[in-house]
Amino acid sequence: MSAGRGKPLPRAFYDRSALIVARELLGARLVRMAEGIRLSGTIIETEAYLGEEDLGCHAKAGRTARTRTLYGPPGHAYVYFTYGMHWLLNAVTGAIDSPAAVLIRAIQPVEGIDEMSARRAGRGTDGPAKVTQAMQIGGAENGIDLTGKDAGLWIEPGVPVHARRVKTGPRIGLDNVPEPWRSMPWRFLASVETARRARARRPASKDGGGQPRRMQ
DNA sequence: AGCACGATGCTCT
DNA sequence: GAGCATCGTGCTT
Repeated sequence: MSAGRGKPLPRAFYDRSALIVARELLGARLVRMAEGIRLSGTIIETEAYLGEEDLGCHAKAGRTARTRTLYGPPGHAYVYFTYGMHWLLNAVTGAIDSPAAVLIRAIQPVEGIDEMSARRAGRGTDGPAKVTQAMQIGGAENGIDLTGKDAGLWIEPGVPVHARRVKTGPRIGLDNVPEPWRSMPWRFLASVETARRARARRPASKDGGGQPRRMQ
């Protein structure tokens, strides 16, 4: 077991730029205790939202009832309601009064797969509202501390994702956000190593992989 | 595989 | 009143 495994990521992890945290959360383990059952998954997609200047970030509106947790200390959950039916989970980053966060967009289920699948009616966890639905995360979790286990929601260190498996691209769903914010490559994805690809790579396994690929 | 659309209610102007 | 950090369905390539 690698160092720090099983313990929540510390406050210092989140007390950095949302861009760094978004990149480093790839491969980390999102853990949720729901009705006594441990649910978890590897984070495979994130987006960074950088503060009041970032016109794609909710903080563009300044301090409001909704954005209050964004202005709070790093390492807390920012959970908000959108489209009249969906809850989205973020991790607050950076110092107090610096309203930045990282959106958790997708996980690969690891523990409690059947329970999560049941909550999702057998559909996937490849979307921010799919993650919260699978893990039973809602408005009650807004503002909770992710650096301890008391609230039943935290993030543990996982297996680091190598640079060649990280893709970046524009954030999703910002159709009415002005440039340059709309197109900033602040979305991060870890490509999943499938069994098929692992087999295909093994025989002459140099691979090398090259640079991180860019999405369109 | 991709696009169009409706659901549904909170938040900010 | 407009817009929304989305999702599932249904229909077209």
